[in-house]
Amino acid sequence: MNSPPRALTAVADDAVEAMLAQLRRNGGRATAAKRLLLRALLASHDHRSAEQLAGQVQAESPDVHLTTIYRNLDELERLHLVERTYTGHGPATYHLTTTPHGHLACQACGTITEIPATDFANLATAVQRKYGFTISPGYLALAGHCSKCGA
Amino acid sequence: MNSPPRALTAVADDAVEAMLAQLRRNGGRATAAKRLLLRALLASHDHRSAEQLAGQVQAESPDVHLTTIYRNLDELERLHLVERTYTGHGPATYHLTTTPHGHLACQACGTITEIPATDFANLATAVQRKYGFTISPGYLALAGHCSKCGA
DNA sequence: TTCGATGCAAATAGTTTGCATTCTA
DNA sequence: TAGAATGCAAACTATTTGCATCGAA
Repeated sequence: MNSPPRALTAVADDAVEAMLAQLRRNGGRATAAKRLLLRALLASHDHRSAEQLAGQVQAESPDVHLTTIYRNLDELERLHLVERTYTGHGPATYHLTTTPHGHLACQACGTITEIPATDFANLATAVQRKYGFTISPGYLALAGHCSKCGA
Repeated sequence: MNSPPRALTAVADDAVEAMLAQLRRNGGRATAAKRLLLRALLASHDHRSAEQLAGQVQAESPDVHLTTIYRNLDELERLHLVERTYTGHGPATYHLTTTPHGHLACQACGTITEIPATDFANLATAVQRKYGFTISPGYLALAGHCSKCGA
């Protein structure tokens, strides 16, 4: 039932290669820049801006341009491998698509808290029924103030 | 119980003057630019970008600069007379604070639909209880796709 | 007559685009 | 070896800031 134990890095590499394969299936090409970007995304368990991701990628390969990061993030978003979240202030943030969830974006300190889709499932169905509007789970961002920053 | 009938423009002027009075009470000054901006906001029943509002104001008084519009919108927002909504793509949009409500922002056609606070009251209390996070009603924007644009 | 508000210019942040070159499939 | 991807520069959009001047209270 269990797969044999393997090094975490190998598991991560598999995930990267699987995403690159999906990319190729859709007419894209697997490049060094994309491999590094996916690795950076996989290593980040929070939300990163394009610039932060560029920094991570450039630590390995300094000549990958920010433009390339943007273009690749766009492509990954089109394939639903990556989600973009607009926080209101500051740059958009990106992260790998995992389970459907929403975001609480604190307007004071900028922290983004993920909340599970179940928290807003009722709202999603209500809005769908009343307005015919389909909420994009990955895009859902609620702005306000976190517990530290108060109302 | 009813006030005597009055011209709509007079009612609108009263509303503008009332807001200017609130502005003065808070150390601000009532200027021609602010009066025109408030009139433009009052005349717009949808959400307008700073540039659109500048256009409306400039139709009356061409030398009001976009910078002034931004500065005045900031001031009005601080006084909670105006709400700013970030739609994800394109500029922020502004509108007069009325009753608490949220926004459905269609990512395809850009339409913004207002929804009453009651629609997300449950979510707001749940998120408050679980995460200590206070949703700003005026900021709440749900991204997704409207009925016309499909999922 | 003081201090906030304005106009203008310039700077800024974030993102996109054009184009020649490079590299993957 | 064709077409996608990249690097670089430049454009672009939305917004903010500095500063001298103007105007409301």
